[in-house]
Amino acid sequence: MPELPEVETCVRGLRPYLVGQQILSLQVRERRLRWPIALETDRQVAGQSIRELRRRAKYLVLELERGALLIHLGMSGSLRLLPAPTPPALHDHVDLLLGNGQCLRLRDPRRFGMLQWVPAPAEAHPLLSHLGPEPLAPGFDGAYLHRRAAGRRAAVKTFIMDSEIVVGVGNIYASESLHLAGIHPNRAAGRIAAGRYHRLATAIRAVLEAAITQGGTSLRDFVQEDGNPGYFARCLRVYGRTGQPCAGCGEPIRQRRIGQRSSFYCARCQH
DNA sequence: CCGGACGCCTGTCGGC
DNA sequence: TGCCGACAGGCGTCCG
Repeated sequence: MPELPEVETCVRGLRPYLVGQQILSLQVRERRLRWPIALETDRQVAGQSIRELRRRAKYLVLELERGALLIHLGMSGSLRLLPAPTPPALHDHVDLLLGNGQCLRLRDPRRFGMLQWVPAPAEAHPLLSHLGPEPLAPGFDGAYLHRRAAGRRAAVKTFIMDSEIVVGVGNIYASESLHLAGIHPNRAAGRIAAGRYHRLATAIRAVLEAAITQGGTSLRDFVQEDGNPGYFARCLRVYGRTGQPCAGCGEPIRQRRIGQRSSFYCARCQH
């Protein structure tokens, strides 16, 4: 999936084209996503205008006149804006037909994504109500992480990927942030000093902001809404670079599984 | 409460 | 060339 920078890139790119548009109808070709798209969704959103498009964690939130349409891209989802008559390809599951003749198309080969209408406000939805802070918003800092980590024995990488702790830090950016902060991904979260959490919070923000600036990491299934890949992939320092020299010290990058996810790190730079 | 494992899907890649 | 297992950006749920 798209991680936070990819979703943010998507939101920023789509916003000028979506805000103010009326939704004429929803065409669902495959409703079996992470959760089935409810049969009444078309009836609920048809005729409503899009008031605003924003991001919360990795959810896209289309604020409508009544309620909101939540979209999550899962591991392999993408959104594109196309002329309405464009014939759908394999895995193009949902079309949102707009008043200006455009079509917002959701493609998701693995079907881990979701699309759901909720009565306002979106934050009341059970999937959003327990989410932790946004990493790029005020209030997310080293003191917060240090406090939440107290007594935790889980690996710090697993800890920062927990969306109740902080949202939007996926598998790529968790490895990247820990490398930048000089922290070993397998270190117990509760055994890291406050000063090092300050470095980690700063690193998380820096990595995410850099990725957003670059338009999101280019990976197999991600394209921006205009179809162009992002350019952050070339900036990755450890993710997917097993055996290649660490940019800081030259030591080969190591790979191991932490919490059932591949993790990349430098054993010399990260402790 | 916490942490670890599992499952949901399809596509791709490397090894034999 | 073909087959088969491992693995891929997420995350809710279950179990101990």
